[in-house]
Amino acid sequence: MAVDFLSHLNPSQKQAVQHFCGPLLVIAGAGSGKTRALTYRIANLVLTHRVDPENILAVTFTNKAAREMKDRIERLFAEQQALTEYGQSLQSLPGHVQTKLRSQVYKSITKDLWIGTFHALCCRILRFDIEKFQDEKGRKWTKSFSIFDESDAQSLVKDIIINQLNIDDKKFDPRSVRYAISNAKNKGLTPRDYEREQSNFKGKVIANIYSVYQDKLAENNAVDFDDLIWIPVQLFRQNEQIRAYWHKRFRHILVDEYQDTNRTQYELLQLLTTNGESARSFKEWDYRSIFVVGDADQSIYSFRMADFTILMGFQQDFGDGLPDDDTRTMVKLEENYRSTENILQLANDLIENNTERIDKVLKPTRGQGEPTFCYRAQDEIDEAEFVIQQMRRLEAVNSDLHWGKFAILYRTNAQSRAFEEILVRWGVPYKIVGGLRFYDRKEIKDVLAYLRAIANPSDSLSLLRVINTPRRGVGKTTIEALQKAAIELGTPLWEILSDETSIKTLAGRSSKGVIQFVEIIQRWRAQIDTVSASELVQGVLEDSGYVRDLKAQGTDEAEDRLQNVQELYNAVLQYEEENEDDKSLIGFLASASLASDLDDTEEESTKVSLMTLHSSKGLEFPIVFLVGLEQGLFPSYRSLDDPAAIEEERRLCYVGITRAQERLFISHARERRLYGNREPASPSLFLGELPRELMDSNTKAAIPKKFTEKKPQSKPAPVLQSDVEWSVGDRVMHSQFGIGEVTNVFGSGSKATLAIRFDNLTGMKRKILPIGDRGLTAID
DNA sequence: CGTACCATGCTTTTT
DNA sequence: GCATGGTACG
Repeated sequence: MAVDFLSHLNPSQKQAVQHFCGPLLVIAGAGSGKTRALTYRIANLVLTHRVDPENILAVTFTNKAAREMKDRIERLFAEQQALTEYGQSLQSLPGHVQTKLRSQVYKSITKDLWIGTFHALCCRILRFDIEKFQDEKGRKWTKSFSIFDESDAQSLVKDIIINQLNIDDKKFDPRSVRYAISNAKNKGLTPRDYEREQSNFKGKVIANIYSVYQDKLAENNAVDFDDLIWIPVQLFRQNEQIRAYWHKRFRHILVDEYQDTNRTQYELLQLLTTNGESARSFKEWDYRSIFVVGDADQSIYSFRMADFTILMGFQQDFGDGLPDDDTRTMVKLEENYRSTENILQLANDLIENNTERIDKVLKPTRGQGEPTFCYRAQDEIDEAEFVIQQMRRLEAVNSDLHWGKFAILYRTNAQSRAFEEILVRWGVPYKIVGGLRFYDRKEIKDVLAYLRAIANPSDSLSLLRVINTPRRGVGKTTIEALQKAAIELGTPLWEILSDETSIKTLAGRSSKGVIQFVEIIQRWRAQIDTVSASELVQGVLEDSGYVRDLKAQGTDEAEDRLQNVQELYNAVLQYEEENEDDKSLIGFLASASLASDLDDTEEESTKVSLMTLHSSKGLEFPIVFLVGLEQGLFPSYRSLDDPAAIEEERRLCYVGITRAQERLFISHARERRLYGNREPASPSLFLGELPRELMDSNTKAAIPKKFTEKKPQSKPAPVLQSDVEWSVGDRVMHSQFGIGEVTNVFGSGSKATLAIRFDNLTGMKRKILPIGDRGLTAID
């Protein structure tokens, strides 16, 4: 091998990367180079062991991680090619040669690797094989199936409870029923299995709702998120041939973040690895491997049915059962290359308080570093002020620090507000990572519903969403009549819609609108295989009048929506570019359903990052602020009386601490706004578990001066609003939304209203504000 | 049929 | 304190 992969690695990493056949559990502490171990091992399989890339399956936790892994593997191979073909490093070659090499590598290697999330990979499997599946009640799907998102699933459950079964939705809260169904699927229970497990009335009713829910999904030719994994598992259980095919196909399986897999995902892995034999007795390990990487201390998704005891049981299941020191099926990566020694000590001390774990410490490889500072704030506003003062101080002193190197991590999304307000006030650029997905915006869901209705004629939910969007005079009564007819005749809604005589009798005055709508869907459905996804999107946007309607509204909000719709079109184009082998509409719809908001956050940013602790997993920042360490907030009040839940919160805290490379700041407030009320708050349990000798705080005797002086000096002076005559083009400053420009003035005098475009807002960039809004000031 | 206003309940965390 | 969903009215 021309590139010496192994020279960059420590002995444990080397052992992991060189592993060829059989099971291996890699216990990878935070910052221990596990992504490197994974990518190098894949490269090593192909280069050294001549494994066909087609035979490799790698599971990641996010789409972003999948992209990055593919990218890193591609670079590794391109580097290798550069050395063998040109005798120099990739970097030193001219740009077009680099591109050429990378595209060669793509065609011959990376294209054939299956790398993605459980959901994306299973979705791909289903597109091959879902038509061979039939569930316990004979329910069936076709490969143009829709993927229902959480809100689709939620409203389906609600509809079943209220309309289908006439149950009191006070006694059966749709949300918790939906959660119960999801949990059943994640534990590998069919409606019948679930029914059998229930002893009381309530459980039996939920089992019935679960069964009807599956009926409805099948009727719509739709699956929910959990089904993407759950259906392949059922299919592999029942169909030996299909199972054998995929078993043979994926000779080498790699799984990242193994501690966050659930029972169903585990069963999938087991069926693929052993072809259904019990893992412990599986003997055919020649040219076959299961390589899982994880860290029980970073398991933070049990609310999603993730079960880290699966990781702890790996050695029992697949392994040789020998003690840790002798085993050949476990490797521990304990050297930490990310954080200073002080930070690691904090993390180690904290996690020691957990009882359920695999023994492991993070070993420092860097310097001691500075002590962590813990700030006790008066309230959440004071806390935010502390954070920004520290950031400004550090940024001013260190020339190599820019805003992109800071992160603020919190337990709940609602905590972001105080920080946003103050960041805006100081003009510090920031971005919120996670939060509202692009594909969850109303206008985007509308357009996707058109596309889903076209791709999947059974998808009544999508049809109903857009049958009167934009307004075609099809109202509630008409829709109810149509639905009723569909139920009585036992046919999909589309059958009724596409029958013109039925429509004329059923819809009366509204029939014109319905017929018009049906025509659009039919026209584009006829072209689904001949026209590209982007052409189809453009055509639908035009024919449906969706764009025309938004333009006609002429409001600022409508204009923002228009921009988002345009962006969706760009997303389709981008999809087509990135997926040359599958440019279909169905392919795009699947990728849209599986996209998360974390996926398109650029790594090299110059903005402060704000996110939940969950979103921060896998990331690192030179300077981290871990905020809101209060009982009831972090740990969450819902976990206070459950020791296992407290341990999970502690792991979450551990994840937060280990994101920091150079400096860590921790804060908590004495009181905090909750639902609009001020509530007193006490310090988090976790604060007491951190070693005091490695920390400074403002509650100790000596309070550094910089922490006592508050109120920014350069805060803009307030201006009396009634004195200002506003006109279009004026620049304004708002305490909450930041800097903006007036785009419209409605009315006059003291009652006037302004439309203002703010640069800092995400999504709806415009706000309509009364002229007397207290936060509003003029600039220049 | 569409809009405007009012009440409710809500905050864990997300592929 | 806010977003969502339901009801009443035009």
